[in-house]
Amino acid sequence: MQILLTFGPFGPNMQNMSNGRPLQYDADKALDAAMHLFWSQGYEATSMQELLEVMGLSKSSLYQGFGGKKELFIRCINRYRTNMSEVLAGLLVKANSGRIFIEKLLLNFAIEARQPEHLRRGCLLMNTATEFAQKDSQVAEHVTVGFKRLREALQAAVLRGQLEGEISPVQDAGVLSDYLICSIGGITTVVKGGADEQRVREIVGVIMKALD
Amino acid sequence: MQILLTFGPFGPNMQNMSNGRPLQYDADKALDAAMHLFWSQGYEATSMQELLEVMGLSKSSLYQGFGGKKELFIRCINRYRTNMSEVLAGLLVKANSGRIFIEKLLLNFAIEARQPEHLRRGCLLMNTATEFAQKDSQVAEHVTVGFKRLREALQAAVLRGQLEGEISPVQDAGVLSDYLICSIGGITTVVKGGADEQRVREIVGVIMKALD
DNA sequence: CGTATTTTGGACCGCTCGGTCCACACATCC
DNA sequence: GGATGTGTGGACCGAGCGGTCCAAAATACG
Repeated sequence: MQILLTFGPFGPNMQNMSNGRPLQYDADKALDAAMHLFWSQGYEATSMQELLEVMGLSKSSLYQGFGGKKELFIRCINRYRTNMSEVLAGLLVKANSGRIFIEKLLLNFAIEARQPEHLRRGCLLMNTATEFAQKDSQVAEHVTVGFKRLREALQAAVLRGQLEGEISPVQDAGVLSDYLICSIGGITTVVKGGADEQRVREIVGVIMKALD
Repeated sequence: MQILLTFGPFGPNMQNMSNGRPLQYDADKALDAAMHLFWSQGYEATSMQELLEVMGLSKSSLYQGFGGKKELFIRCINRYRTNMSEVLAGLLVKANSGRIFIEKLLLNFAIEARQPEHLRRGCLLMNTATEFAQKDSQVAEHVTVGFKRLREALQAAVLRGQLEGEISPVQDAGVLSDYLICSIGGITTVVKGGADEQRVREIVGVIMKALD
């Protein structure tokens, strides 16, 4: 059991071993719903009851299929991370330049700033880092992995921008990536703190200036 | 009661009206202890029990003196804000230049990055904004006030820096202040996320570059 | 059909949460 | 020393928390 917990996916139908009653829910959809709820509300503020409602399954199914609140949360983080990596990689390929990719990424949060409150939720990884990465080493690990992936994506963009001559080549790409991670965390904070779109756009303008 | 709650201090000995048993605790010290606990742990993750222990008073005293968890928390935020304003104003006066003041302020978090986990807690206002400013309009108001004060302090420093020729005069001081608030939020995030001192110093280096 | 295997609904659990209440302790004022 | 007013300790509260358990339901296989 503990081994399963650690090595997951101890999820439903581990490898669809035919026998038995079939799952009555779409595990992927359910996980997605949980992720969005955690994303909006944070870990502590989200109750199992709310999760059940939004995931559309019963308590025993949740425990059977996902193993408990924390395990579910970790799955959500990892799902978020995977999604993010894919999306970013795809966007970078299609982007006109590394610098524009970065700017667009940041400006996404400006758009978020005009959404209703529950959608102004920033980046799940950042939220988790501030809420309780330090309190739980297990969660912390997964957040760290997420940060690493994000950094890789950003670094790729920075390197490309440097080659393209739109980002200062004298600054270390790794350091700039860390700076951008920091910036994303900051924007997450100010958006949640109530900054409006215009303000976020201005901030992004200054952030980008540091790349010159 | 509600009026008292809103207009506080409905605290102990509202204006020390002589009669009755005297307070057995130092209200200021108690409030300080509560503030530090909230600061380290966040609102949701801090229980009344923990607060009682660290404040050194009994349940009824807490409710009598501070009115409940949320009211106590709001008091802590305001206390934090007031302290902060004073400290920043004092430091700015003594600083060699506006720019150096800003840099030192940011580097403070680098120093925090080598503290044990429970002391790597960033800025209470930022933490509160990310945790649940959106969920509670009452708290949100107080956070907003805090942000405003912080912005004022930063703007004063920026303006001074511009006069001194160490900060670009073409950039709007208000925008730069917002940028710095964002940066503080970001640093808070990465520190809580586990960044070490060196990394934070590098990030601060880039942040400062945007002021050129 | 019966049996094995899995999922599911919901009753149930102990615990901790924030919060209330009141008898008593401790002060001042006359 | 009352009378009066305030602070304090601790019992007590209902609610909601995350989590467990098991009988019933639903499939596959022989």
